[in-house]
Amino acid sequence: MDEADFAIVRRNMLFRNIDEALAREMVGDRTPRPLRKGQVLFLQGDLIDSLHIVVAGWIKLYRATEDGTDTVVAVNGPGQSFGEAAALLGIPAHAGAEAAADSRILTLDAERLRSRLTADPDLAFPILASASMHLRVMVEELEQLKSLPATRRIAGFLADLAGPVKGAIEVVFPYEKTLIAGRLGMTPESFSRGLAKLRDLGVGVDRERVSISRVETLRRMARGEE
Amino acid sequence: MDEADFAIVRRNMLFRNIDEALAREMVGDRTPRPLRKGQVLFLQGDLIDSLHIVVAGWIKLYRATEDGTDTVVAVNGPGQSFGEAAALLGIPAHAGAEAAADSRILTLDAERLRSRLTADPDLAFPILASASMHLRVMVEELEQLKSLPATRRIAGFLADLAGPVKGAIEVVFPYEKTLIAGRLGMTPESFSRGLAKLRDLGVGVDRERVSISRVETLRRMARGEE
DNA sequence: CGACGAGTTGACGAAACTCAAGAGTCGTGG
DNA sequence: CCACGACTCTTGAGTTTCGTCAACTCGTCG
Repeated sequence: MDEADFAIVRRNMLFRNIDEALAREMVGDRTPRPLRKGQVLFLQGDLIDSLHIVVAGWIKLYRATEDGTDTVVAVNGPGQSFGEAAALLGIPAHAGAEAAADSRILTLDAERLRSRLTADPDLAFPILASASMHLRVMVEELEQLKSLPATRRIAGFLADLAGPVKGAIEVVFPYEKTLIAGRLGMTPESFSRGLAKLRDLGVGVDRERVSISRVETLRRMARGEE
Repeated sequence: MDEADFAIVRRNMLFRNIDEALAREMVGDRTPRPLRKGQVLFLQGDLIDSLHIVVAGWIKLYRATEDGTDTVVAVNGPGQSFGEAAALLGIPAHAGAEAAADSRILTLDAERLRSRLTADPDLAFPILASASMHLRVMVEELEQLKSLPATRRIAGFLADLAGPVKGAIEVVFPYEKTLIAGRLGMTPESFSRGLAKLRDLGVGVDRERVSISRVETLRRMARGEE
């Protein structure tokens, strides 16, 4: 496997705080698998025997509601993993996974990791850390959905995209706006209108390119201080 | 510790699938601590050295937003645990914990559990299962918040309260309506009005007592099948 | 070229929040 | 023992936000 790819895998919670040698051994000779946009990795309810790490692209996790519509639960990018718990515990996946863009993902055999775990109990902590991080992300998402109006959630999304910089910056939407809207818990129309509202705060949108004049303005707005 | 209390602790994910002997040993001589309503267990950002299991009462987890308001993240009842990840990993608590009613909670020393874990790697699975369950609950909450209007979320809450029964049943709100409203992501006013709307579907509310004429009606409504 | 999908915009209606007032409970203290 | 205040909950009125439906633009790709 590519060194660049390995570096991305290493950013994952599971591989971040372990020895380089152990990390390489866990990956073994596995190599990232290419996925075309729209391709389904597994469905909600499937029993999956491997955990997945995104090396490139974006994988959306979604849940089907009874009335036919889907709800986006998460969108995972490079370095992020999913399906750990379902794979390691052998329980049905709680959400379906589908490529939201052309992607490359690495799959690790759960059985192998499980036996590794009994041999080296310290491995339990990275796994727990990974699960904990997933939980925290969800909690934050839930919190924002409950406490912030749509426009502020968009501001927060843009601020996250921009990263910890100050001042002006140009960012690119990582995936389709419709999907972003779903992830933020709103309709595409509302997302579009929300972006329009942010124009006054120095946000210019052209296609998937976004120019932000002052990131800290957005960040303050997302926090609810404004 | 009381046998009845122990039975409740055993319902927890951490203790459900392990030997009775091991469970008793993990609890050791710890005994549930009484908490009065309003008492704070720990604050968001605290480093906590023990994980908590509710034996009686209700503990709410909440996050403070910058503008002063709190957002309810979860409300844990008998048999439920929280703070595992923060305690075991030694990272700051992601939410604060406060008794929403007079309660009794059992606290287990994280350091002890950690050493237990390195000695017996199989213990990693119950811990992972616990974390996974928390995550799943959050995902479902997120899903409902995104996809269902307020009244349906209330219907779902009532259906959950009623359990897997059929027909008519009387239930009691486990904690204050204001808190329920927060947990469901709405204002107390909306919750009150939502309950009023459900009157037509055979839901009668008197104080904290609720009479439901047909549970399956509520359940169908909550699913989005209407 | 034409079909399709993504995105934007407008108009409208429904849902939910805010502000405000009032009823009922409970605990406290005179 | 009663009066008061604090608190929870409900209800009303008004406003905002958001979703729905629909039309239209603009790329992309056969």
